[in-house]
Amino acid sequence: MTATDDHIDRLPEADDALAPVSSQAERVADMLRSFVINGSLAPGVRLSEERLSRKYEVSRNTLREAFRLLSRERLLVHQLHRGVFVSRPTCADVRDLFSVRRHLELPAVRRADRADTEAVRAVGAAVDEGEAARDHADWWAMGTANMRFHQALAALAGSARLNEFMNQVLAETRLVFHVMNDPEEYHAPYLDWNRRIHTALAAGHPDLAADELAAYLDASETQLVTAFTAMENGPGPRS
Amino acid sequence: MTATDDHIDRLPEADDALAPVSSQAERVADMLRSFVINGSLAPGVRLSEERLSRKYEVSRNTLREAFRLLSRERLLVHQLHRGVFVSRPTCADVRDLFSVRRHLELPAVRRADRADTEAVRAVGAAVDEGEAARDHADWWAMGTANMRFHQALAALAGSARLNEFMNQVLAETRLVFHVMNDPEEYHAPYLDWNRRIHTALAAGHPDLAADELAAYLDASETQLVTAFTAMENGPGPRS
DNA sequence: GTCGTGGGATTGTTGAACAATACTTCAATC
DNA sequence: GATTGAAGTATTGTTCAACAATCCCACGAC
Repeated sequence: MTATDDHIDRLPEADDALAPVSSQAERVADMLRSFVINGSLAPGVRLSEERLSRKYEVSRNTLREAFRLLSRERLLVHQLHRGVFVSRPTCADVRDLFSVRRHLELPAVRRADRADTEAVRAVGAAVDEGEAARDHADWWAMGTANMRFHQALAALAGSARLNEFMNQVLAETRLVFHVMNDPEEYHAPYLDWNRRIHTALAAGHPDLAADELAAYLDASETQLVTAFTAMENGPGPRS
Repeated sequence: MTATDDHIDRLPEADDALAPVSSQAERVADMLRSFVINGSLAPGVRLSEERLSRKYEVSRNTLREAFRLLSRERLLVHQLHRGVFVSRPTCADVRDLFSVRRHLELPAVRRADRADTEAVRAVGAAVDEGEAARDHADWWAMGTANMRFHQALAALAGSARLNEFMNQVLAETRLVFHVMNDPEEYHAPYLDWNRRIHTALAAGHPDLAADELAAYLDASETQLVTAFTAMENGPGPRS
């Protein structure tokens, strides 16, 4: 290497997202993931290898690779010799999910003073997005914005691995709504809470924001658990 | 169902571990995982589909399913059309891993008062195990005990998902030692720290234990990052 | 020394085949 | 009528062989 090549070293690293296109298995996994998250595939449904491979024109082997990926994300469950099913979270799962979220979100918010200013801006953007969706009565977009809001809170910690983990947890949380047939417009009131949290954050009061968030999580968990137990005892859709 | 069947309902639930045996792909994944963690497969090494499928007498398809599982755990990295390689963590990965561990371990310890007493006992058992291994100069067992210690700390939170995530993080951390050719006996002094943390925990001083743990993590991260940058500049093993 | 340009090796994906297991149906029995 | 048992059927688990797509490497031209 000569001195004239120095500018090469100063170039930014190759972005992983730019590098190679995804494989067929990953594309299928992405598609199925979106179907599970948006409810096109209801919890408990069995995914037939033969039918899906025919419908999406991929071989069974490729499809099974996609199944493995999604099983690791807990969106599908794999039962030996029985097939794969869309996860059907239990009440215990709901409690566990909120336990995880407390561990991921609260410390991230409480130490938000060290966070990147860009990360705080992302929180505000998610709040704006959610309110806009509410104004248009676009409940699905509102749920997406709420997910992005909490993703942005966890991202304040600035850890790639925590971000990815949080993504999985939120995807699973969304599954919970489907298993309860929970209309997403019920969650509109929580948007005001989001706004308060961001305001406290932007004003430089992370502890206040964290306290608000803790109350938010308590309330949300209580609501979900209550609805869940009512459904489990009542005539909910069983499989 | 008649009244005479009531005793059936009172039976304990079927244990998941008991239910179905694992598939071939999962067994292969378990084996490869242990090879990566114990260093039989060095970081950066490429895993040839053909050679491994012949050596372990599984088809390429089955082997690829195992690869997908381990890629999601970040123990292997999959490059399209190039194959799978044992992960080679970078210095940025080390920092991220410790960031994650602070989020998982510190809150768990700080709220240890709510933890199951059995979980606290597991922490003590891991400490004992580590000291026994040190006395026998069994460095590999010492490393394993240390992993189990931190796993037990995270388990104080009582969340299944956090436990699994922590497991992955610790497995990756162990990879870091291999990428640096770091002899595990270097970590013997940390055992005394573990003992202090457990003592504070058992005495009912979780905040003290957390402070000790925070110092531990800071020291450990500093040591690793220092060694890492030295290796990256020096004549370390590149690929 | 750099830049094309092959050939060879490896991965990506498919389709078919068979074994192993689970599910379903239906008759026999109490 | 409900339960048990034993068929057959359907689905998954796994392997194998084949081919296309891509990458790697060595060779030669400039």
